[in-house]
Amino acid sequence: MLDATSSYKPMDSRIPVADRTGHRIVPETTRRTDRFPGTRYGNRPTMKDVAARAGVGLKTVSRVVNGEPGVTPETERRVQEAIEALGFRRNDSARVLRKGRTASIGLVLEDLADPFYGPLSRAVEEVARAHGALLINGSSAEDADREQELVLALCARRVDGLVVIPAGDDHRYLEPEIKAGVATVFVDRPAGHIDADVVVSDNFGGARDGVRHLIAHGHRRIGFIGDMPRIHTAAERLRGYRTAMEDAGIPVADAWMSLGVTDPERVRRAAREMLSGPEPVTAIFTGNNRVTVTVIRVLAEHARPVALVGFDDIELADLLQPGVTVVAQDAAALGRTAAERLFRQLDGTLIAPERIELPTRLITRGSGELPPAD
Amino acid sequence: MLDATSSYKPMDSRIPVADRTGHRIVPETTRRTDRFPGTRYGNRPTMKDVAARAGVGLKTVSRVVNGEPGVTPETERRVQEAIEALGFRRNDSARVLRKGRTASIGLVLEDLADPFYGPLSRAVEEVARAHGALLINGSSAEDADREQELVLALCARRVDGLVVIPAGDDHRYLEPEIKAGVATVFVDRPAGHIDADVVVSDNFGGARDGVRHLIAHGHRRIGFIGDMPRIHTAAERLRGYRTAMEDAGIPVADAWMSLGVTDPERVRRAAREMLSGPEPVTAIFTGNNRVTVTVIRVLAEHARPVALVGFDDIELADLLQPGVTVVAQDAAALGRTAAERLFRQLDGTLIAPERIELPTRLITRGSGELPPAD
DNA sequence: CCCGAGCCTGACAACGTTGTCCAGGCTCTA
DNA sequence: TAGAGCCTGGACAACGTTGTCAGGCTCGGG
Repeated sequence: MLDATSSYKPMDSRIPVADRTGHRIVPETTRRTDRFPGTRYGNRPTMKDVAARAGVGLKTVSRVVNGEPGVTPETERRVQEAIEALGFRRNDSARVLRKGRTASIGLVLEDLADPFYGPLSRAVEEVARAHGALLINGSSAEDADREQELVLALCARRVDGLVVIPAGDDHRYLEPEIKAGVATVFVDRPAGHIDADVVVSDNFGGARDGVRHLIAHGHRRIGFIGDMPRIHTAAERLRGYRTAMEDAGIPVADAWMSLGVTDPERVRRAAREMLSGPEPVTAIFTGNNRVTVTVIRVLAEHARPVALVGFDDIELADLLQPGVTVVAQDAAALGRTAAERLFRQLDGTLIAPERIELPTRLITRGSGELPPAD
Repeated sequence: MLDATSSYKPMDSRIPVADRTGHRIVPETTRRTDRFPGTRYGNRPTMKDVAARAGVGLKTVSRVVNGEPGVTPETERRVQEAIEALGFRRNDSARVLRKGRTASIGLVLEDLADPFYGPLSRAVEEVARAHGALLINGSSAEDADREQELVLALCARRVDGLVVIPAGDDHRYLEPEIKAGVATVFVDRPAGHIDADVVVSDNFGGARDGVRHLIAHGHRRIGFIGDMPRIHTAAERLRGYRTAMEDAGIPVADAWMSLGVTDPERVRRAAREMLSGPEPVTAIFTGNNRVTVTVIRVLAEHARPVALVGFDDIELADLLQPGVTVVAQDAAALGRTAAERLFRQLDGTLIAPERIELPTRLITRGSGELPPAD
């Protein structure tokens, strides 16, 4: 569970600052102890407070706040005035409780700091915004437990829907939530053991085309460095690699494939191993952006030129010498498609779960077109 | 205001899917119409439902759910069983209403897709997580109205605190919220017209040092391309530039300074202008990562070598020819510092607003050390 | 056998909002 | 002038949870 590690108690104690410290401290500005008049100290004014001040009924305030008809201009003015004076703002928690929908959706991804997920997240946010919803973000750090913890926390907040980039491979824990009506779409990787909407890139086809590209430029000894094989995208891309090699009738040596964490040290070692020995690879296909970046660094120090095609586009790839040829996937499109599907679920337009695959695009910039330097 | 543009009504109608379409559709899987037994159709089970099924009182369920003491193992077992069977999950909205704190904080930034904000956001999230809080994210798209709209929407959700990267320059609209107890920290840029905690980088000093670095390498005609001057960071960096030049006794020509949107086309034009004419600049200082990237592209096509120092680090900057010298700021540290300060406000440890300035770091990689090519 | 202490358990109110429904006052018409 | 109908405003319950408090049970000691 999420747990507090400090004295900040998320859902507790409304004791105001000055009381807690035991004595009233008067800082250079008094803002933090200065409360609105007529409000219980430390609490926000409610509609009841507004109604009392304006001399009207509770419901009349509600009507004004929500722009409902049936209020005289004069009454409305009085209410507005009271709202201003008290600094009232409607409590959406209470509203949610009454109405049933929260107008918020959750996005669980691996790491917001990863350049691949930024645009994806932004795209989801834009769609949410267009539908009047807010976005709650969570990073799973590629940890299945943390993913589950986050997802369930979001469900407890009663998000209307969830966009999940799975870290784990078993999502049966989501069944009760989905049954209970939480719209759910998986992105980038499929869900495990449950039937749900999925939006993915054509990882297999993209990788296959990237490797074919290298083969077409005369390479036969081609290395593959990818993420942990339990990650679906990694497995699919590896499958693409194998297929391309097989189709070309090239037997694949075990030493040419390296799967594991994308930690730079591991990748660096893997690349160096492939590039040394009696039969070094003449080209490398990298399984994602982080791997690509590390391999570029290794190749920069390497004596012979080595061809490279990477999965995922990377910024400035065109300015390197040589430019980095990549299989690009459209992160924003993934996010947008998923979010749109989510809202179609909420609309009631969608019935059966579906799997949507977005195409990838080979962008040639030079590194993939280097001939084998034997 | 946030507004729905589709038929998804955020806070309305609990009519389930099959009812809305008017007829019951039976898809290949029945998951979306399949509800839990004993639950009002389309609604989630509540503690009341659990209590009824377990044959206990409401409060007993509450106790079990919250791990409070005073429940017999046997009773607890029965309750747990009912929870499982019904797929109950506590409704945090109701809990929030009762308890007063939401255990969530809001982060309003410019654009989640910008590589500078990803790590910042992630850092805020990590701190929030350590304090048991969730993070709600919003992009202002550098639009003051949208910033305000987002901030107020977050306040209506009763977030416990706000981390804001300001787009606008007047934040008096936040005064009622701060008075009402919403913890608030501004990051990257100071707040306008209100007294609040701020965490910023040393934009002035960083830019000054970057330009000094160019001067030290013999440059005198140095250009500055930055963001719109109304943005605080842009203004500060410009001030750093001016100061460095002034300190060195170099008069600055108007033609050497270009401020405006970071749109590539604008930046490209600005760079080309500085580089042409009778007295072209021999070095350029760029005001942020987006500008730097565009200028690198321009310089790559340029005949003479031109020195470059950019504000903000960029990925792969070390692998370009020459490597890009930058004034790096630590986005994650900005986020972490701000978030920690936010929770200290919530703790009650903090009283007076403060301004915290984080140092920047000059990273030399080659582009800033090119001599002037006159 | 009775009584008090201590442990479980549940009834009830409250959090702040919105939907329902009704009352009272007004206008308009026959 | 009376009755119908409309408009405005407000009382009340409900949303799902938790804090308070009191009642009932068991058990041990007198």
